[in-house]
Amino acid sequence: MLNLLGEYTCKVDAKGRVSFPSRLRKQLDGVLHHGLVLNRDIFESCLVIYPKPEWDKVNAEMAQLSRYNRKHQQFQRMFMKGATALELDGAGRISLPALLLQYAGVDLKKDNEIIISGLGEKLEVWSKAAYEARVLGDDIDFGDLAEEVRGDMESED
Amino acid sequence: MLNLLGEYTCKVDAKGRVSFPSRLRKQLDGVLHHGLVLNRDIFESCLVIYPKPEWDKVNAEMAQLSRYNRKHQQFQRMFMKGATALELDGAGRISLPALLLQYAGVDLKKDNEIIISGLGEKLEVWSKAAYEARVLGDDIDFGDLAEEVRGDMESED
DNA sequence: GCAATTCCCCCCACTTTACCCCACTTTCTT
DNA sequence: AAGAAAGTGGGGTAAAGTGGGGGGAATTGC
Repeated sequence: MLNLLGEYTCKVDAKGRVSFPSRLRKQLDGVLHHGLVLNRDIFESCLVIYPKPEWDKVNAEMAQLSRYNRKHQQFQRMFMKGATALELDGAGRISLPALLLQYAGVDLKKDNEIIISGLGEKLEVWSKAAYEARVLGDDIDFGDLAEEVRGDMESED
Repeated sequence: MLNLLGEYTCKVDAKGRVSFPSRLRKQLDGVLHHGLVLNRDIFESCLVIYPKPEWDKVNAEMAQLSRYNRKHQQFQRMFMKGATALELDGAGRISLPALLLQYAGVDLKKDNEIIISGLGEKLEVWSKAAYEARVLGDDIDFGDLAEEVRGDMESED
């Protein structure tokens, strides 16, 4: 099972290129040649990178939506818009489209540092400032959250 | 079943390296070659080390969360952020990432002593100062706590 | 249709980091 | 007490990261 781990601070150059951390390359050994897919996150101002096999699962879920249901179609459009195939260049870099960088709050003129965070089956891409504020500086009560989520998981079985 | 025991005082060198206590290495004989996973603790400013087999259980639970549920995603992010695979180098040392050391309140410029404490199936990593204040010098009434926890354990069965 | 411009990709060179190795110190064991 | 094993520190080297420049292809305008 895929288990992407680690928090990596990376620099985006003036062309929107980011060196893909070598540790992650190693963890993706065997699936990286299938490619990656970059997309906007649904809930947060960050980006998500799926290894292609994981994206295929997402795509399969999308295919179950009804063609004849307005909300389903809206959801599909919103979710899929901006999804981009990524490939590593000769120097092991990926190229992040300007619109997606903008969504993540990365301004190439100023701060150009981002965080890539491994979350098991996917990666999240944050601007450093947003990561520190929204992820590390979080003040959500984890106990409450854990109980709710645990309730969901048990009722699913 | 794993039963990691002991309290070890270790030094972090200028590069963030810590010699992994040989007593612990012996206790982990047989699982150590699978690797370790280091993560932030949820409730306290300390770090947690899981032997890989133990972490795999956690990862399997995370994989069941829904991509389309805000709370599930928050939960996953809060729990998995920063989790890092650890390996021993040739001298039997592990390397602790700067962001995680920072979370545990270890400043490499000043105090560089940490405590590694065995808690059965996992290890906790504390800065020495925090350990003395929060764990040893704790003013929680241990007797009361024990009774509460015992109540929880009995009602779960 | 031809020329010019823009964007993208690839290549090259410099900088930085991380990993490995070696040597010295300390502590435990016999 | 002596030897061995564990712990500690530093330095060198190879690989990864970073930035810039040039060339080719495609598209657009004249």
